Amino acid sequence: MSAEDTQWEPPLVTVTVDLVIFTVRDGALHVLLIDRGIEPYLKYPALPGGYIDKGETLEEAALRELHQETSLDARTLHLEQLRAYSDPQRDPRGRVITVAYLALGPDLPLPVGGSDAAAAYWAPVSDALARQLAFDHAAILRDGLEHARSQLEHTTVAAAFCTEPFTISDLRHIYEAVWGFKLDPSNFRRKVTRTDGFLEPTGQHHLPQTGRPALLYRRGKAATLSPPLLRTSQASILNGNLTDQPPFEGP
Amino acid sequence: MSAEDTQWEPPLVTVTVDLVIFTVRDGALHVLLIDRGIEPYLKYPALPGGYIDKGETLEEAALRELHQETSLDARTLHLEQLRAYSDPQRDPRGRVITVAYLALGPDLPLPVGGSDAAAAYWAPVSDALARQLAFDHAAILRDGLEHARSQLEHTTVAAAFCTEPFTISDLRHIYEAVWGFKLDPSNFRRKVTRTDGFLEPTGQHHLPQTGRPALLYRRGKAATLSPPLLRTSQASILNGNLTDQPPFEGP
DNA sequence: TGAATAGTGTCTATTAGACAATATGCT
DNA sequence: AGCATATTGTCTAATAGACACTATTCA
Repeated sequence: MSAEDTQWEPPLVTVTVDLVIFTVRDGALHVLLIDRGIEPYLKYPALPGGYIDKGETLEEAALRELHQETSLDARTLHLEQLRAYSDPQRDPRGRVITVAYLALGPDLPLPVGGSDAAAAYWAPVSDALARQLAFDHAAILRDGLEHARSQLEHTTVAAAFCTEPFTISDLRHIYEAVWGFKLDPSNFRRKVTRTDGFLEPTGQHHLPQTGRPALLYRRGKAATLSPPLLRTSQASILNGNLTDQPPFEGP
Repeated sequence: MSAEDTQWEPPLVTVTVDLVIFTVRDGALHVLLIDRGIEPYLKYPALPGGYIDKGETLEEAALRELHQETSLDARTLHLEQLRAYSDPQRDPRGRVITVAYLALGPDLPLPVGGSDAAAAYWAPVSDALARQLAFDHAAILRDGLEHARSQLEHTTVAAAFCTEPFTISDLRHIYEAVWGFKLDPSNFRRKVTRTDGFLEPTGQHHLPQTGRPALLYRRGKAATLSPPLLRTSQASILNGNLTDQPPFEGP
């Protein structure tokens, strides 16, 4: 580099944060999208986000945007940095680097018409992936989805999707929604109950529409899952999700 | 946000990339450091890095810096983004956001006195962690180390530390240097040889100073390791690294 | 009672850890 | 031969997948 050249000044760039906010509703993974009210990409769906302010960290900016978009207390949400996106052409207005954040939360109240976002709404992730999103948000969404799926293998963040208290079935439905295939209830229960600190029993019961009452739990203190709870290729075969598998040849 | 306010302009920030460059030499993990030649943090050790140029991606900037610091063809190195650091106070000169990259490479030639870096040198990571580094580079180094350790569990990047062709012992020494404890040679061999695409046998042999000749391998095409090769707490107990373990009570 | 969901038990296959045993070069 | 390292094999413990079975509630 040439930081000491007499006349040289480092280039200045605009920095934004973009949020991939996931929740599970009606058994399906949803992502928060807004329809853009301004150019470029007018009326295209996009991830919520905004410029970073002076004097705040990227995480603070992400929390601020999160609060603005969801009107939710950000303390109840899980937030983590995904990565930075820096293609010089990613914004037609000029050089804008964005840092994407992943937020996971329980079934949230529908965001009220935000301050400036034209319209914010929950979209099923399968729909969002199929639509054309503004900027490079399709890639960011794909990365966020893959990161979330991977996080469920190695950490206890799945519980961040649940409203406390919750049942083991609730938790399993989270995994099924995020991973996109069904899990064996018995083996799933064994795994999560034997992982110290994943679940904290409340002693209370939940009465479902029909069937035996289920024990209710709260999130435990453990953050990681070791050994991990892996999505093996087997799981999708054995549970009927054959989308990525070669056809099965019967005997 | 208020992007549409008539007078409002988004704040501009300076963006840098910083590199955590690891290699294994003499059986120990080393990181590339420079001694700063300018204020602030004059004469403090720091991670190599520099400003991003107009029109280049962060990754291109990282590759450019990497080449400048190591004089090495960056194509032989593994490079991946770590995360962004954005504390407004992290640089006393003003608002500078940095994106850290992790680079892994085989035992590299000692970098020649770089263009402007006062002095670049390989430091054992244990030493580097104990020293006071410039800016928030100590935190970046810690994050980079933990990320590298975790990557070795789930991917085949360990082979990026090896000069081809290499033996299974060479590869095991990488794991031992990065993780900081010894592995069972027999079980390690079983794991890596049974992972399809990790190693590609060359048919050639390597003659060690003493002992039976070892088969030589090249990197295979597989990128991930599933199931992963986990560093369990057991491994450190059973191999004599008791730093984080409670004392063993004999019968 | 039967439907529906929660929860338990069990068998088997896979994998990892411990470690013995064998192989092959060198001095 | 004896040493050092590579490589193979074997036993055991832990874990996951498959799935049968029992438990509890309501209609």
